[in-house]
Amino acid sequence: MPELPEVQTVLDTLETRIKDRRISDVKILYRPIVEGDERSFRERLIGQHFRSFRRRGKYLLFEMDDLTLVSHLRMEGKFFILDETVPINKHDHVIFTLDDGMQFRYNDVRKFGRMEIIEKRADYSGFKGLGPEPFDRRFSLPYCRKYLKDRKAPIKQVLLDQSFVAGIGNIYADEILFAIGTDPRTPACDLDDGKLKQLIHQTRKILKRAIEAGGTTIRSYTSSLGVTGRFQLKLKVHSMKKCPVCGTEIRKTRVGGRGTYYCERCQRS
DNA sequence: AGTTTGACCCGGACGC
DNA sequence: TGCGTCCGGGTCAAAC
Repeated sequence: MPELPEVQTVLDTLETRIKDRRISDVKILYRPIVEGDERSFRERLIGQHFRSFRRRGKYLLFEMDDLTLVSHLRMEGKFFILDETVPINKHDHVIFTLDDGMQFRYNDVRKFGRMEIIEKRADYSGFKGLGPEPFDRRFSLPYCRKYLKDRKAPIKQVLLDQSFVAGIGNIYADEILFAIGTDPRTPACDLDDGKLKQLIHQTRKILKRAIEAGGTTIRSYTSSLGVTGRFQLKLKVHSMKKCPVCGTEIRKTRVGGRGTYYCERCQRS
């Protein structure tokens, strides 16, 4: 389940591996992964170089010479960079052959991921209706106060709302709420300024640490492993049995339809 | 018009 | 072994 830090790690890794490589061929093995016209996708990408690697929320943006290739990994999307002689895996869905004989392969067991070509643009601030990046100045106290005012939905659900802030998924949402000691079911409008300040601060801190932990993934990366950006950050609540602070058994419930872990002792409304 | 809910994309895991 | 059912998460459309 790649969230912002994993996506960033994947991009950083790919940058070291395929920057300035030219695409010599594209094969689509599972059609629905690619949005829009299949032939145009292929034809427009052949001859293009991977020039720069950007992220917006959980989207990967590959800046090519004349276009941008956008990819979303959804739950289990991964990239592999392998020699073209390595047999195709049954979950490989899109294969980009590069000018150095390597292949850049999109692999996705669940087939939930998507990719598409969009026109190049300098500014992605309004991209797909996404809210501010967590590290952006616009993700501020006045912004949160205004956005959450009158919002009765559980705070966890709002954290997962990509139009509020981009890049947070189920795991980090649980971790952030644990860090600020707030029950995930708390109505968003009930968080006071003090809590909102903590929310902003902890969101940045946790994501930053996760990206740093991802850096170790880059160093240990070998081509036989997928570029998954799997974070090595130690989780405190999500999928845990006991609270690392007070030892209370971690509860699992559903908030906004999502599996949610919390400590009833450390997290209050 | 803003907010909330549900369908959808799938195959792995699990139970009978 | 085989079949049916459930699960998971981000996105978008539909409903409220």
